[in-house]
Amino acid sequence: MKTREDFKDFVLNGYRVYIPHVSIDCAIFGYHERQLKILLIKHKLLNGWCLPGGYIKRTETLVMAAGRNVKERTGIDNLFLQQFKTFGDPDRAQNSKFDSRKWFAATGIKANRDNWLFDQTISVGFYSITDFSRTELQSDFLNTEAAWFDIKKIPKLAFDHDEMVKDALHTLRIQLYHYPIGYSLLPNKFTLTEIHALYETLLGKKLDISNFPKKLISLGLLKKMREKRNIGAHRAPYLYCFDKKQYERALKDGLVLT
Amino acid sequence: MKTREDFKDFVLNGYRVYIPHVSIDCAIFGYHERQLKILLIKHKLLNGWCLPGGYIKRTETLVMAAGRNVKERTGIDNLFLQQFKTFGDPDRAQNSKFDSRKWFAATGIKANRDNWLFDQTISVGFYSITDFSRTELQSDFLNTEAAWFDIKKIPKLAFDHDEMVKDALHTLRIQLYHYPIGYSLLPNKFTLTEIHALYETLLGKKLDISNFPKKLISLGLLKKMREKRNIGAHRAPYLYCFDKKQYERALKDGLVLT
DNA sequence: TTATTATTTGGTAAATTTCACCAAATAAAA
DNA sequence: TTTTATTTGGTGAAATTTACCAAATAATAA
Repeated sequence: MKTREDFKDFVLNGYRVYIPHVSIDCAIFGYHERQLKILLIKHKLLNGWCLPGGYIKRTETLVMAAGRNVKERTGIDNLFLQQFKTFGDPDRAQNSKFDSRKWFAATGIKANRDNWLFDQTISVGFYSITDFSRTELQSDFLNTEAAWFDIKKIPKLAFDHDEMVKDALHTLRIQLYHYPIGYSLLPNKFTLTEIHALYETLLGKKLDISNFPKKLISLGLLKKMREKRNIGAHRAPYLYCFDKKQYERALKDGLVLT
Repeated sequence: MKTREDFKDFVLNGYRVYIPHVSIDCAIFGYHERQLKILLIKHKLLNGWCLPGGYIKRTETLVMAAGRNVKERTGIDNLFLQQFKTFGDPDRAQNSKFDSRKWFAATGIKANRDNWLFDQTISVGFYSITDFSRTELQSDFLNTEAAWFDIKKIPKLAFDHDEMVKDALHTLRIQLYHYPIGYSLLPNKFTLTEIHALYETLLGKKLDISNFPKKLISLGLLKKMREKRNIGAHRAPYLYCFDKKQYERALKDGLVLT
């Protein structure tokens, strides 16, 4: 959706290509150096910030639709998106009803009150996590902005997206105990201190500096390398990498972290 | 939906009351005396068996819609239904396309090919579990049958309902380790052997006869009573009941069973 | 060259939990 | 009274978790 013409066609004929009444929304968390953020966008058409999302093409799976929408709206590609919950309360949009005057002023496109875009919508929530320092945010025709917000400083969001973020983070944290994480969040070679910091930040709590890395090692997820990293006036820590075989087996079969 | 007139109105005008393109489906498991079953229904309009489900009223939450549909189609009321996954693959209905001739023969109602009921649908899956011996199955206007099937002898189901059942059972089994269960599945007073059998059946695996009940006791979920049950020519086992306070706290906060 | 300082990381012992299995208790029937 | 089947408390070994210590170490300051 690059031009106004594309958008006009979307408004008037989109219901043929997309499934009406259903959307997807994506809570995309970003990690880098002990910071946890979330990706928000700001429509021209809406007052506040919200999660990136959109409609599902009639030929797409749900997860494909989620990936495409994130890519179109923010430029981020190749995310591992996971479904966590579907939101359908009848009043879920009451915070952010479309204002037809504002809508016309912003788009210049005349849409009827019964246009498919204005009807009640049920939304399938996805979440993902990526290294925000490696992303380059773009805007599409409708976004005024896309930005990373610290997880502790999220503004009031449109629709029921506050609840979505809460549920997504809760799911992420539970998943952390059952599946490995880190491949796209850490450099190829990293220190035990770095992966320890990753888990502390994502879980939002302290983990024993000595015992926690030992757990990861005993699970067989990490391979110790002969190299060390230079960190200045301190003992140089060894570098580790993930054991790809073990990591993928754990992704498939699950693991138990306590 | 009790009469043909109701149904005709549903077909022709239902899109005003219900949200098109979205449905719910319910995997309802039934337990009784070491047996695990699932509730299936057979439409007049469909060849095979499928999960009970239906559409969402514009005024309902998703879980309300799930409860109402199960009640209407099977007579079962007051289920604790939990969302587990939403299904939206574009080919999810390809096993069971509506056959317009069959449709007309069965209903006597003429519906256009572009009727709201025949369009692509995304379905939100819910699951629940109940004591099947306490249920009395009914039929609505469209059901020819509703019946409990042993979990090991499920026929090939319509749409993508095979996958739904698999995912629902998987979710149920994971939840068993994180939340208490039994309130609506066991008598008010039950023996340790009975709750042990419940978990063995639901998980589909053996649990140590001596150690497993001790875990439940150490979690504080069970209260020992002074009464015993008479079980014939054997030592009479003590009766237990759930500690309501502890049980509800565990429902809210979760627990860890290993 | 040596001491200082901060950090990594192996080690250890205590505490706790898990696990396998035994045997006493017990209820009714033989 | 003996037999039989089942319940259930107990035990000790094994495994895991946890708290915490101290040696190793790298660069800088003295």
